[in-house]
Amino acid sequence: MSTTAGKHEDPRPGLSRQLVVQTAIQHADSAGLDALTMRQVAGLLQVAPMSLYRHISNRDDLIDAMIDVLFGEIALPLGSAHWKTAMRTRAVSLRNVLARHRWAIGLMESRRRPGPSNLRHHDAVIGKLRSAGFDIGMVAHAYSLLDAYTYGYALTKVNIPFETTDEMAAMAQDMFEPFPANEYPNLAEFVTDHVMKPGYDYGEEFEYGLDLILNGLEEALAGQ
Amino acid sequence: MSTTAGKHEDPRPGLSRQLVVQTAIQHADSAGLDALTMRQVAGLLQVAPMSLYRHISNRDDLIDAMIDVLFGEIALPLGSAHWKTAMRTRAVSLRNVLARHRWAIGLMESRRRPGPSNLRHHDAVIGKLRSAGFDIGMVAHAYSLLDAYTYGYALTKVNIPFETTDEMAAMAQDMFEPFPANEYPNLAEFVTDHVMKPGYDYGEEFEYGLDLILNGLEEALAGQ
DNA sequence: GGCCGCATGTGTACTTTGTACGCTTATCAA
DNA sequence: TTGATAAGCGTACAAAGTACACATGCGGCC
Repeated sequence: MSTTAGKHEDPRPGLSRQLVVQTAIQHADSAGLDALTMRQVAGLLQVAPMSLYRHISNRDDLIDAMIDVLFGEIALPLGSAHWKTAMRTRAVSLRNVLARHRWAIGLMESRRRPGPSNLRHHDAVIGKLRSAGFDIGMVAHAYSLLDAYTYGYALTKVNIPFETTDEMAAMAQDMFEPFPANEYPNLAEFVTDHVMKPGYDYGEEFEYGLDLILNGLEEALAGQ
Repeated sequence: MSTTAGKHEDPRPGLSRQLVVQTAIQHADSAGLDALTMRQVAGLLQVAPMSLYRHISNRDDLIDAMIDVLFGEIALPLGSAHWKTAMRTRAVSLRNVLARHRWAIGLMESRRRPGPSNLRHHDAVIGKLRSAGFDIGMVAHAYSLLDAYTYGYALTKVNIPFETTDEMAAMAQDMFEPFPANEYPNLAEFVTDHVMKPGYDYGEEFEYGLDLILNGLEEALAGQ
């Protein structure tokens, strides 16, 4: 009774595809996609690098699996909710997923082998819009707009990891430093008066644009 | 008079930072960012890999330089044009730049050392909005919305490089093949009835969303 | 002319990465 | 007991970034 203890949960049940994928996601979350090397994941699992290949076929297959897990994390309100509520909830949830897993932003919509969660997700969103009265062309418009905005928001708000205003100011200093003073007055004003002001809220900025888009779509739907 | 010919243009004037950067951009355009290796760029220039390092300090520095060239490619109508026209032109131009240089989509807004074209560009856009009457908060909303949408559009439209409908159908087949038939009916309908229909236009889809956003901003500006 | 210094290109070599291949070991059915 | 199967591993190699020291040719100065 050394390695295989009884029927109770084994403290280290050995590798599995799921365990590898979960560990890889956690590692990418905290260290980024570049740090997601086979050796590092193996190290976290206290296993030799080549052992991973019993459960995934290669690094790309691993990433495919990671992405499909993320699609499963997106909230999909499918009940009787109004389409606007449903799309708003989905977009906010997607933004949160992308904020938690920044490494995934460029990968979610470019997989050549979409997994089941991926396809199920898109199927559900399209179904919701169709049943709310969107014709096929309007579904395309709406989905394109909402996804572009949401992914793009996550992409462009590289979310500066600064705690204090001082750190931020130092960073801004560094950026402008190689150039003549007042070479970029509008940008300087914007940075000083807006970005660096406390109270700037990531979520509010996202939802401002989201609501503008949803309202526009609602009008378009009425005149469809 | 073998290597250094006369005053006329030398057929191979030797390396320069600009030449390295231009060659790298062309190579990334046609082969993608993964294929952008020092050895490949050196090969295109018929030069030893290490020679590149006389003109760039490392791969990241090279990418910084490449990105700044792209910022210079974005059209900036700064004259007396209405802000809506100016923003529309800029967004379309940015989309075109990103379509030509897809490898750059995730890099444009995350450079730690923005170059002069980058800063000049942002300065000009902000200046245009400010002088059109946007207050600082509205500038943030507008810029965030327009950039998120434009970058996101480029990102999510991974622009399937298919010439024929047949190729497209084969691709769709491959995607659905591992799953039970009719598992994703809404998605299947959407793909069949919309994406695969000829006449689907990349540009029109972008501009639909762009105009919806610009109209929303115009309303918001009026009630600012 | 003869010399020197600098800028530019290069060869070699080391590190980090993905992963092919074949060996070892543990488990379990017959 | 035996042999099959799955799981983990050690070794090794190719591709990539790049440090370092050397080569080479051009310019200016005496």
